[in-house]
Amino acid sequence: MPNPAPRSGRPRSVERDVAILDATLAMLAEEGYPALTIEGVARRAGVGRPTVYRRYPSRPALAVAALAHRFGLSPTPDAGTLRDDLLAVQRHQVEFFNDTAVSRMLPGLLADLGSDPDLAARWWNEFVAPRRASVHRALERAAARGEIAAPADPEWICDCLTGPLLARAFLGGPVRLDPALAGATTELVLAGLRAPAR
Amino acid sequence: MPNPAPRSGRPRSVERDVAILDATLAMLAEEGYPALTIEGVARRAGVGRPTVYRRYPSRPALAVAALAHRFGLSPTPDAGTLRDDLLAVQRHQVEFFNDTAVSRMLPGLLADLGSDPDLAARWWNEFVAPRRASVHRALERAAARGEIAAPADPEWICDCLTGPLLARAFLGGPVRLDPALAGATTELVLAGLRAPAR
Amino acid sequence: MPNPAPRSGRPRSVERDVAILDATLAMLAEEGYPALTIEGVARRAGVGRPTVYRRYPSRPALAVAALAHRFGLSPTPDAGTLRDDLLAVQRHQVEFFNDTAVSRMLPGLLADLGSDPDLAARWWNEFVAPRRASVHRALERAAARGEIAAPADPEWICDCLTGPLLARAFLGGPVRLDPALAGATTELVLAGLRAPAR
Amino acid sequence: MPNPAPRSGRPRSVERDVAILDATLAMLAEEGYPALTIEGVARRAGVGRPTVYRRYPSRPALAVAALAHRFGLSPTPDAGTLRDDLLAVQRHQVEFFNDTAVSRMLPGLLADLGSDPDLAARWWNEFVAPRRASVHRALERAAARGEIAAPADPEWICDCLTGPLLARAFLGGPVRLDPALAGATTELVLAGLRAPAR
DNA sequence: GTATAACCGAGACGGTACGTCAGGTCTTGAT
DNA sequence: ATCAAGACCTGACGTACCGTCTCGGTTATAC
Repeated sequence: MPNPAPRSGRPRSVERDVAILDATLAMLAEEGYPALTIEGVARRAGVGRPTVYRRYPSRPALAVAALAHRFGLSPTPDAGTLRDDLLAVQRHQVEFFNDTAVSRMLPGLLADLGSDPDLAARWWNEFVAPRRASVHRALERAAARGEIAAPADPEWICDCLTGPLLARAFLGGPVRLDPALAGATTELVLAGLRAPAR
Repeated sequence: MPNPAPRSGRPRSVERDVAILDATLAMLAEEGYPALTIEGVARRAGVGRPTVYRRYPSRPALAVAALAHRFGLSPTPDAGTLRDDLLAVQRHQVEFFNDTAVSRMLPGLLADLGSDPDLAARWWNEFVAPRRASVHRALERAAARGEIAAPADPEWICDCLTGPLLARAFLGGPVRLDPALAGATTELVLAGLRAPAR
Repeated sequence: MPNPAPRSGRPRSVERDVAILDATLAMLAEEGYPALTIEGVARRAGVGRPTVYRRYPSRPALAVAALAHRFGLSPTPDAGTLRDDLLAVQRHQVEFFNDTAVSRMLPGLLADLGSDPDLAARWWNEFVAPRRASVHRALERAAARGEIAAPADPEWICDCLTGPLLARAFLGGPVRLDPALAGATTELVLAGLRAPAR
Repeated sequence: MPNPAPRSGRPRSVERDVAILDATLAMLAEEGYPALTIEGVARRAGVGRPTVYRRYPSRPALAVAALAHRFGLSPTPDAGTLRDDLLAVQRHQVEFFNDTAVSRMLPGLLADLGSDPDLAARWWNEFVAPRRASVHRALERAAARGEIAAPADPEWICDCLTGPLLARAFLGGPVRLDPALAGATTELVLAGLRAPAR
């Protein structure tokens, strides 16, 4: 990442880089993940097929890269209260799931990750985990302020924040998520955090 | 369903019916949804390809049928309290998501449903909705008993029950769900139901 | 060969059979062997690529079949004298080498046979040997008539009949063979047969 | 050839020159002409692909150069009689056709020459013709000595000397030529020269 | 001495063809 | 009317080379 490691030979064309990722996102939005083919992406990007394979070894790898290309990591500042911190995260998530390319790609991508553990690990470490980390930090700040007790399993909190959106977005047909769901999931988790574990 | 409408000519072989569905489930469990092909199912079931197509017009249709073949509707009796009603439902759900064939099929199936609205509707109406209906009934009974106020959006409750399991099961790699998640989700929803909507 | 062995399943289409071989010969005549591709043949025959591969496993196999399709075995009657027998054979050979498809295919085909011994054996046994056999028979008849002594190595005679035509046709650029070469080669071999072996 | 036309800039590396030709001959002997690729030659010679293309514009051009590199022109002294002159030539030819690289390259090379008239002309003028010229000279010497009448078409004699070897070497599978064929072809041609043209 | 020009390796580029696989449809003969 | 078998066209797969190009760097000759 820091040093581009100046390899020998002709360097890869940046124009092709973006053309490929843009074509991928466009095809995903228009046709959906199952109809996403390397062939089609190459054709649409005006690029030879090997030029795509040189960059990404498989369809899911290409999809993950396109996703990262579209949704860079945004910093999540301290909003002062846990509620506002979580609200910011959830608004972002609603927007994410409402993106056409995302909603048409996610299930298929997850399906393909099932047969490629390496890529699945990269997907989690480079895409999911960094986003969840900001929730972890918000929870730690809230515990430090005394708003809540430090949760035993922060990952579980993340599942509760993301899960209901996931269910709403994918279990039925194509549904746009109501922005109010950001608040609803936030309140759900806050209630869960305050309730005695029984 | 009720009347099989006795057509003329040679009737379809019931042995083939079950051979096809069994082969489908076996392949799903072993290879996953992306590797599920009509060709492969026919080969494994010892059946010609048209024999499969005569029954199911597409891969997702076949998968839905195999799922229904495996997970028939089980009645959900009144356990007396909302907590116990929901616990029963959630134990069932955890078991469902822990089934190998299910966990390897669901994301891919949902992806394919994205480009087949008719089948998506059938999937929801014939598979998802009946299961959610038992949650609806439990909520109505609890409201009648005065345990809770009648919830404005019962579907949202269902999303909160299923969502966290979904997130845990599919966002990362292949994970078996801890049976304790049945209780955790139940408590989460109960806490949410009792909290003021703010 | 004798019994078509009535296999099960849909039988191969005879129209495709001839379309493929005709397309092959046309491409050979127009573009030459190095430019002969399975892809191109399929396109030109209006046929899918697997339809070609189902019949012929490789380019040289296809070329051999096209050759056999074009040049069926013609019977060679007894002309009464060795000279006339050989003349008939050589006229046929000149015509063969003057066929555009043949002259553009032969060197490339022979090159490919170099890396496929099985096909090379079939080419010799099913195409070359039957044609040479008629020369063998003519020599035997001539020996029986007392025209010549029975030659020690009839294959060598065949090489001397074919070789000069081969050299003329292929060592230089594209050359049409003068019909007079049929007589010239015949006289050469007759002279050789009568000369003392020294 | 005479003046290398001293260009400016860095001169071509002679080591690469020979590495390329040696790699070409080695690959020809081991894999045959159809498997000869510029890529493979470059790899084997430890050289970049453009370094090959800078020298030879195509595969057949490279093959011709490799052939010339291997078989330089050898002077053919006057042996005193036509028979001995031709015997020397034919021994050389048998050796030539028995060279592994040659026998695996010739048909494929001839096939490629069919679609490159310029190279075909150079092949004939720079490789074939000089070798045939020594036969022409031998015939002229024999005519001057009164051994034979001056032949009307010396090229035809050459075809009769080379053709039978060609047929033996290439029409069937991979065959080593018997050294006795040098004598056999010589006697054949001598018999032909003495026979009345009828 | 230094500029210039051609060389060199590595490797990306758009292509084309490879040989394979599965899709979904059809045709056959038999049950 | 169903069945197994298998041919059919289609289209995508992932790979190998093609012949060209762009790099950064080297090496001789020519100024």
